[in-house]
Amino acid sequence: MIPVSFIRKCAIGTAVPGQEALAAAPHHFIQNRSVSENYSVGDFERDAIAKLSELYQHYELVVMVGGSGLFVDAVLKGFDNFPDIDTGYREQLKELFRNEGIGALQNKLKELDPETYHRIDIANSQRVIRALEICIATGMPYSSYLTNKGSGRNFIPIKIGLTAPRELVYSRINQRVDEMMGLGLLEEVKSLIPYKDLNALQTVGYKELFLYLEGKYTLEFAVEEIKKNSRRYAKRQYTWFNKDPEICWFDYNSNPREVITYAENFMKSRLS
RNA sequence: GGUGCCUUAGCUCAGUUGGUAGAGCAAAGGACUGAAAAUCCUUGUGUCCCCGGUUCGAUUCCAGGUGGCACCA
Repeated sequence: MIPVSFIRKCAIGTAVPGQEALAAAPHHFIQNRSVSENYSVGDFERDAIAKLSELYQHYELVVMVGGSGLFVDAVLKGFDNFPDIDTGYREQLKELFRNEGIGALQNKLKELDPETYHRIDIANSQRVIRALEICIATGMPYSSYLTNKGSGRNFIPIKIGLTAPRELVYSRINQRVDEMMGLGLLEEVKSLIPYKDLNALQTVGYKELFLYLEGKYTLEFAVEEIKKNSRRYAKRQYTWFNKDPEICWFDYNSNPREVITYAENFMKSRLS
């Protein structure tokens, strides 16, 4: 059990929904994890599917909200099953990367799993390390786990995208960062200094303010960096979701009725 | 008012001994199977401030002007 006070330490930087939103409908997976946990997309997939099957016993319709494409795919499509890997393997590979550079990782992957070596972005150390940790820990090539079978979900997704003109999205982001600072993001980050090396805090809003607190950024520059990195994240979300032809897009100020009508018609067409 | 320096990409600036130009940042596009609010890849045409002059040719040299900065009155 994680102490509640510890979880609440990230309320501002993670943009936890406000009282009003939380009261309007039961929410799940809000502030349910500690920054000190190593929580992966795979863990989320398992937890989310378990929660969904629980909810579907009582409800016909469940709304999922979020902007991280990989997490969406994990729930809607499911990933292939990989064995759990001891974190030591990754640490060793990171060490190798730091000492000998990407080339050493690439050579290892070429030897252990040429198929993956030719398929993935070889300049991306995170991808190469992930593939390698599977190869080394299991003795089987990473590619051998990729069946792409899909997990046969027993629900039908209605994919709805909300968007706005790029300029407006960007100015809202800038505004939201200022609001977060006003709410005391800096104090929140200060309270997290003991945990600053944790994975969960190498993220927008935290990493920049840690650099300020270390004297490497001015406060003004750190805030500008948070805005810039948030904008870039939004840009990446566009890239991810734009390639999904199943998403029906609505402007941010559309009448909610339009969205509901779309969803109703979608369901009717699927059930008939 | 005088003198000097500056005026080049959205921003900060290089540069061309005269043959129309390139870095960083910003930005744009893309990738994505347990780090994903992460990580990685690709992308540089712009009246070279304006107007005359010299020249085969001027963003570059010369004269004048605009705007900015500094110093002197």
